[in-house]
Amino acid sequence: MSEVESFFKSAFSVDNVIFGFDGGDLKVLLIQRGAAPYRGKWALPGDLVYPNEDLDTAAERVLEQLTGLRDVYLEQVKAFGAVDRHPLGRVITVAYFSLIKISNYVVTPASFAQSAKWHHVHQVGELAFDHNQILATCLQQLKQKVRNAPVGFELLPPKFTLTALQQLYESVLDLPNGGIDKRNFRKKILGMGVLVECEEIQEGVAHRPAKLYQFDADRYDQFLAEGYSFDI
Amino acid sequence: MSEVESFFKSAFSVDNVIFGFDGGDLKVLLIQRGAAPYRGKWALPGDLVYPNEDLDTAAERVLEQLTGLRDVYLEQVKAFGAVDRHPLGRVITVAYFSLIKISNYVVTPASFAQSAKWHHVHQVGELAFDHNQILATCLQQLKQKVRNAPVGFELLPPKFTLTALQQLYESVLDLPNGGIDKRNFRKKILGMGVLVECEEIQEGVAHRPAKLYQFDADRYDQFLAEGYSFDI
DNA sequence: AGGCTTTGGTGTAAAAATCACAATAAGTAC
DNA sequence: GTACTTATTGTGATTTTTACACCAAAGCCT
Repeated sequence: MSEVESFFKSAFSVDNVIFGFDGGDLKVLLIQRGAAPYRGKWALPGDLVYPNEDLDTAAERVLEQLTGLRDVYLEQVKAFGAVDRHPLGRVITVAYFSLIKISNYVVTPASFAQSAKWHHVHQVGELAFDHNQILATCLQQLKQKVRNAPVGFELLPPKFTLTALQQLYESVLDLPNGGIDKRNFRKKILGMGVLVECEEIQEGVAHRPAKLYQFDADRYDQFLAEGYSFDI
Repeated sequence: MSEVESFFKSAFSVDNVIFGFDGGDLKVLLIQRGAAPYRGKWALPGDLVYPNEDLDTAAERVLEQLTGLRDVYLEQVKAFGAVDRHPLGRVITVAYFSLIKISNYVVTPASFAQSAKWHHVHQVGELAFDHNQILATCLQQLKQKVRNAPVGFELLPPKFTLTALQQLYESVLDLPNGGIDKRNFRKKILGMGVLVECEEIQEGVAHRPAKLYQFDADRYDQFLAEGYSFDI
């Protein structure tokens, strides 16, 4: 093989770390590989990038095929390009992470075929390829992100309680339950002005029902434009 | 061309945004392209990744060939993969930024052949490919980085004055001269404990000479280990 | 030598942000 | 209605951040 040919004997893929939150723990959506290499192993959903497809588009496609979701939060993290990361050839992969409302996730043909399943982010076992490393990097990035931008809302249903939001933050930041002071948390969050109170309140719980809040996208944009930082 | 073949009709490259600081302005090292496409245009130094070379290694190689420097600060930023970003084919590039002490930069055969030159980061004109976009992203990342980690030292000579350090921060953060309060800056920096005072003082200046400081790598590691944040 | 010019170096008080902390309210279950 | 569970709210202590002005030390000039 000539040198020029060998330069082109390579491919790129995208891998998607899909985070969800079920009220208790931070989860990641993994698939069980149906083909070699690593057949039977759990892995991050991903695919080769089509020749006429932008990287970002490929990541969106992988996400939609598996979850049926579009227009969700999706952000590139970085590229992973160790020579031997793929046993069958030279494949560089670009990792993305996305945040979805777990209740919106529906089983699509793709996810059915690949036995997709939510896993606790800290109980994933040994994954295919260098996917443990990719997951760790994305988790790190998510932790960083929630401190600098109010992205937490992306993981919750449209209407949620402040307690749910707090639990989400504690879960992402890997703090014990109650690790964030309740009063201070509420003060801070409400003080940002990106939440609006709904008319409705929580139903069907065996205790005092909580007010429901919604995320205000306009205020959020304004918030970002002014370059505020977001710290719990 | 079969579909499988076309998947492999692609290549990846690295592009390196090399930042330096000359005491006044933040600079970026650009090369003038000697070959098509974009012949004669200024561009970020970069190269295709060799078949048996890790991404990070390729970035180090590009940096060393151009500047003669090894073991300098180098960090991956992200991949750029728009379909049409390279006129001759599908090339995904991974952008890195590095911070070097501009005084250490020596003209190597590679930099001579490519007429490398330092440019003010805000006066680069129109670059080849999508390099304006890549530069903007890396600059953004650098701004972010200096607020969260004491990387500023990487751009200064081993012994430097606090005023020089402050000017560097003002330059990177795009603040007016004196945009950071001198007293508060010094308090904060010295309070971090990552600087040690040298015996020597500044020489050959027509005013009161300043004390020289050095960066203490051990304290820095400890600093990072404790997870402190760094904010000006 | 003495004064001019230039940059280096230092402290304090007000304001803001953060932190620690506990009692009452509103529902359901029995 | 009593017990149980979670929701909601405010205050004072502490820490961090900000704003701000003067004297010191060197070279230069006459």
